[in-house]
Amino acid sequence: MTDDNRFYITTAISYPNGNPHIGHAYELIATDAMARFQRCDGKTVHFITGTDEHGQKMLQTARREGIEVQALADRNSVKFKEMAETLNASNDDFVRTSEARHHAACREIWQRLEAAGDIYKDSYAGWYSVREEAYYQESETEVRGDGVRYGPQNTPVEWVEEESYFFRLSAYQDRLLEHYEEHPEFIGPPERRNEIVSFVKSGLRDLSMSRTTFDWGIKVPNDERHVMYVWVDALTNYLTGVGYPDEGDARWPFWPADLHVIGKDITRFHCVYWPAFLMSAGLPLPKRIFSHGFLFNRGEKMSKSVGNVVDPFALVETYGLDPVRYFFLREVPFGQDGSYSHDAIVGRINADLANDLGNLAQRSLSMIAKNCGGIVPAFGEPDEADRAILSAVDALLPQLREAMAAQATHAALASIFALVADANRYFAAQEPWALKKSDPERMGSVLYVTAEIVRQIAIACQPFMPSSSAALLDLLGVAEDARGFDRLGEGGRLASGSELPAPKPVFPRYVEPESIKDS
RNA sequence: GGCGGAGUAGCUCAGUCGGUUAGAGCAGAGGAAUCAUAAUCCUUGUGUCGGGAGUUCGAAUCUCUCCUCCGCUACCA
Repeated sequence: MTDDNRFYITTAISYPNGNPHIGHAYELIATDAMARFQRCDGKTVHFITGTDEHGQKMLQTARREGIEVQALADRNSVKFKEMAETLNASNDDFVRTSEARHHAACREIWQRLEAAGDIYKDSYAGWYSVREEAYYQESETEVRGDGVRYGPQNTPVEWVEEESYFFRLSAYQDRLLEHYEEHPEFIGPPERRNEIVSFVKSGLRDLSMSRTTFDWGIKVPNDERHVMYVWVDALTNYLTGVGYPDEGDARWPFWPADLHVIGKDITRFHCVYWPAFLMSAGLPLPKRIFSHGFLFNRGEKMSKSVGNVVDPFALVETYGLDPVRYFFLREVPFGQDGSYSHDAIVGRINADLANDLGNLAQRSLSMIAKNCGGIVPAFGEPDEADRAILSAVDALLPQLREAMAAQATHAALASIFALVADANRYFAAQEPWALKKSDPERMGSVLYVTAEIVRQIAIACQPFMPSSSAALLDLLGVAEDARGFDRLGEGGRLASGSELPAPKPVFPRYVEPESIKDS
């Protein structure tokens, strides 16, 4: 097995001080589709997700609920694992930052940074808002008439000095810029890359790397009064997931990661701090970091006060898993913000899945069942129309690879569904139902071509809609071991003469529950 | 304020190293067909390509300017 056949992909790890929400689900679905895509394309994939369980907020939530913080982490982490199962995520591992293996990885990283001379002790001082637990620049604060200094959120601030370890981030400015320059694909999409380059060019300050104000975290080696700053802790999970610090671990060759999929809000931590840490530790850098956008409910940001928070479990319950996966991956250009609504989801489900793809499969397969004894018909001498549509389908894989190399799930699905539309046009133009009497052999050829197109489309859809695609491939009698992308194109043609199971609909239309009551 | 991005059909967007009559999907209207999940297929758009000016034989595509919206501008993540 060669290095370039491995593919290591990660989601950001979620902060489990509450329940999983749609944003967590979105990232996991998209990353899962990318992981599955690479597997289908023959790569040996390692895909991890997890939870980031330390920090003051977890401590506060636990205190508020009157439970131990570890108990809170255990309880909520389970919810994220359940979400992964509900979404049919194919992650190979789930890293929890409270696990011993992760502590070991973080200690090792810390010591590497220290050995590189990039860690030093100093004091961190600033105007601190106790209520917000945040430091502010003096310029962000003001002394009001009551003689008290206030922060930007109108809470009182006080001067606080805290002993802290620092990381010489400032020393990495040039090397980071050089890396961005030499590896333009390091950060995607391009607008995020521009922002990061501009940020780094504006100058980097050293980074406070430890806290002494709370103790729910990973202890700094040889100075247990300090716990590590959240990002050292959180980012290192990507190393934990491949067995670090044991570089003899079977998973270690997966490093460096091929792709970190993250939300745009944490771009800087991944594109500036993370590579700097890795450079300092003498480890290779991930190949690419891609920031996706946020999802909005009918164009409005989700918030508890507006009452439009959508639970991913409820969404799956209402529409079904694969339709939900399809909707997010197809509707939202990955990397941009997106909007979802009941109408939009139903529109996609019914138009694309039920009417176009589902119906294409059903209309062709039921004709085979009724007119060909359920046996894949012979493919006679192809005519112009056959050749045209088959060559279009056979050309799909490079388009998919190109789209997915840029994390453009929407573009990949657009390519696939353009073929679905072509196939419906082909079917309507050939009128196999009319050929039934006039030219049964030709009818067989048309049905063969259509089924072959459905086969390839189903194979291509596997990363996005695993269960539904499997159901389609079952209906076509495609063996489990004949579903990889190496079977796309001419080489994998459906075998004439093979017996098919009775066709059944794979993508039901979404019908409003209300209309049932009304009628 | 600084840097950057965006403004194209009712909706979501594609198209921009300048070049034939500016495109797709969805929604709407009309028609055909009946294999199929009442699904499908065909036909149908007078769009100031944000406003204005400029460069050019020619601009949605380049330049300038104005308007509007958005992102980034470090230690909550």
